[in-house]
Amino acid sequence: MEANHCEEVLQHHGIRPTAVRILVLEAMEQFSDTFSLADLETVADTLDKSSIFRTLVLFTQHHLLHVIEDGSGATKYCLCHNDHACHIDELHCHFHCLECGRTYCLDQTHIPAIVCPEGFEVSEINYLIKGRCPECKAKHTER
Amino acid sequence: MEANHCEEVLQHHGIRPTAVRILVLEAMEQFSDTFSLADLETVADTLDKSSIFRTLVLFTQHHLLHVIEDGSGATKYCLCHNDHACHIDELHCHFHCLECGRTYCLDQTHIPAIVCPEGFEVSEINYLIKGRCPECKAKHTER
DNA sequence: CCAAGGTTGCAACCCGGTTGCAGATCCTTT
DNA sequence: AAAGGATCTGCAACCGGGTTGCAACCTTGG
Repeated sequence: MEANHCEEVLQHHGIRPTAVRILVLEAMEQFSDTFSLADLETVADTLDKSSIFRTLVLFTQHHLLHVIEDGSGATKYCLCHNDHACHIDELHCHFHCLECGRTYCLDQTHIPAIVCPEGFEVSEINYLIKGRCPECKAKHTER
Repeated sequence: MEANHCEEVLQHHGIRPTAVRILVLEAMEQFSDTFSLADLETVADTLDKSSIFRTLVLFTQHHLLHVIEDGSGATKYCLCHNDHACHIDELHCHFHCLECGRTYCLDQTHIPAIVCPEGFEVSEINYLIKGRCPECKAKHTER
């Protein structure tokens, strides 16, 4: 939560803990699920978009972030909570609500493996479900 | 392949078969795997981008197309070969090559189901693998 | 043949993402 | 403590895929 902790996390991932990066990480930790570049811009509103962008790229390269393409037009990110490298078979699924646009981490799920055809070299897997989230569903049935 | 066949397909999906739509469908059928709006623009180069775009939207609404977000920046599409509605448990996985940028349909696979948490209403599932395709892999090992 | 509605091309726009560059900051060396 | 090089940051401009408003154009039904 506070700077000290963030500094540690960054160093632990081999990232030099500059002021900007600590601020960005703090901002990220305020989101329980996924967040977009725009989300971070509003939370960390003293920072420039390009700085946040470059920080996102850096964090992703250092496996501190997962990238999620939910088809909403804006790329979503979520903090990687597996301590070290993220093994493919430990990844979780994501749920994108077509109504409110939020994207949830289904932390309790694992992405089921498939048998990939001969010759394809797998380095990443995304499992994305689209539909309606519990909140939006409730909104429509309550009346 | 030829116009007649395309006309039938369109009508079968409840789409009025205009000249533009037949051309777009013909263009689509030249791709064995997935294609982007830009791909169609180059193949059907007499048509305007916006016309193709609107056709893509229409086809998607009428379940003639699947939409694939492969994180490449450009949305990919592929023709839906299931005759009628595409049941969730009949969808196939996709493979996006990070090197050449192509996205393959893994037709022989099914997306494995997961147990979605209580309250989430599923309407669509995407299973996307990223990595290196056989061709690109070969390119690097042959020498 | 005409009116009404659907379709198309053009041009302009939008927005998320990305980059070049110059100034600021950090780290190392002396 | 000061100098020098490398890294980092903010600004502004740009890019490209997607999207839309509008006028002209077809098609269809009367």
